[in-house]
Amino acid sequence: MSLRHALLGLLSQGPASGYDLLKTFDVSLANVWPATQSQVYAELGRLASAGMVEVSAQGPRGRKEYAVTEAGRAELRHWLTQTDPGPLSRRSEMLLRVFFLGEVSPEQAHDYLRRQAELGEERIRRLAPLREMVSTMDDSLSIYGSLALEWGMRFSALQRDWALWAEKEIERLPEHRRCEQPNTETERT
Amino acid sequence: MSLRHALLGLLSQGPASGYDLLKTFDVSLANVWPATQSQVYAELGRLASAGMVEVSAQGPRGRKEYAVTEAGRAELRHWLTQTDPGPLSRRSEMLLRVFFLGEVSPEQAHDYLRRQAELGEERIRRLAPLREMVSTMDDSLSIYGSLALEWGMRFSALQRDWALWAEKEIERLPEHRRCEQPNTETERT
DNA sequence: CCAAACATGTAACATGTTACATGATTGC
DNA sequence: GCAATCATGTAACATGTTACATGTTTGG
Repeated sequence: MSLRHALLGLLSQGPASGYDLLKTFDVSLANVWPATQSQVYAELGRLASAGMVEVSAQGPRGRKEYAVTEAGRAELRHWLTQTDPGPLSRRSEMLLRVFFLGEVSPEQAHDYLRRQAELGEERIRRLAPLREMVSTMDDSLSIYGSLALEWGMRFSALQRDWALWAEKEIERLPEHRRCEQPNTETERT
Repeated sequence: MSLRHALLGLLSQGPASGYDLLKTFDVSLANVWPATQSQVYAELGRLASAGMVEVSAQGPRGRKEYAVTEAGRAELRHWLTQTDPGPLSRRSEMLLRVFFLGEVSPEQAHDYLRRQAELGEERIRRLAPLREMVSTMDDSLSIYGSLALEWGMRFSALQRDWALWAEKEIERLPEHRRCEQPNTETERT
């Protein structure tokens, strides 16, 4: 139930509407905890019912600005200090595929890993410019957000380096068994 | 819908029952694509309806052994070569918390990062012995599985190193603003 | 004989995604 | 006036988790 805490966290930086929060999700939290519009509005409603946020102002177009309550702040702090995040949210489609790379030709396996290396590299290039951007801001979110950004950079480098290593690794595989069907990815439904 | 492909992948190593597959999930795939019993049996049913697997033998206790069909193999290969995994499954509770570390005291933030470093270290120690184990086996799953294992080792090291770096980073934060409430994590509902 | 392991399945619930539906205000 | 943006909400569906429910075989 961490969307709840994401919302409490954002609101603890100051009051905002669902619409505002949504934009923050798209910008700051997109790579860490994405959320859809439906989710945000629904959860805001639940948080209000639970007394963790309250409507602090109303604007045009039915705009409702929410502010976190003391109960909400307490919940946020509790979540933050009650350390141990439910174990890293594992489940990697990328790695799952690796397990079954023996089902395709060595060339295809090679291509797959090469592609993963490229994706890592691309991600690095995509994140790099953000570094400069956040360094010019100084709200609490950006400061700590830049730690998350650094994580993303390191993670992307890991992906790239690991994929390049793995590529070489399968090359020197004690003769490639399993060459029954050299290539059978042609037409499909 | 990758559970489907995980099952096809496992069955392509040889026929197995839901019960067998479940054990494989607990052992090999646990860190990459966990699945529950309910999920496995349900998906096997769907795969059978779709003609991607078929019951190849029946055993005692109602045991049904499934084998992948040619259609299933085609689907698996398609999935493997149709590269680009739906972007890395992001969503990290660990990083989400980092964003809001400004809400707790510097000491608590420090403790949090230190704990993350420890968890990384622990994970390294937990994975290390597996390395030896897989090197003695030689089925396709283990060979490629060891690539995934290496990824896990590198990932854990990343977590540890990053957390240690981040810990130092917040230490030298241009004076800690936000010291309204030094510590308010006491009793709770 | 009885416990452990084998073996399968269903139901209730939580979470997340996509698409639909609606309307008000602002700026040009 | 009209398009873009602001703004909120609901419904249908997919996926995943937990708990319940049941029965068989093997080995000691």
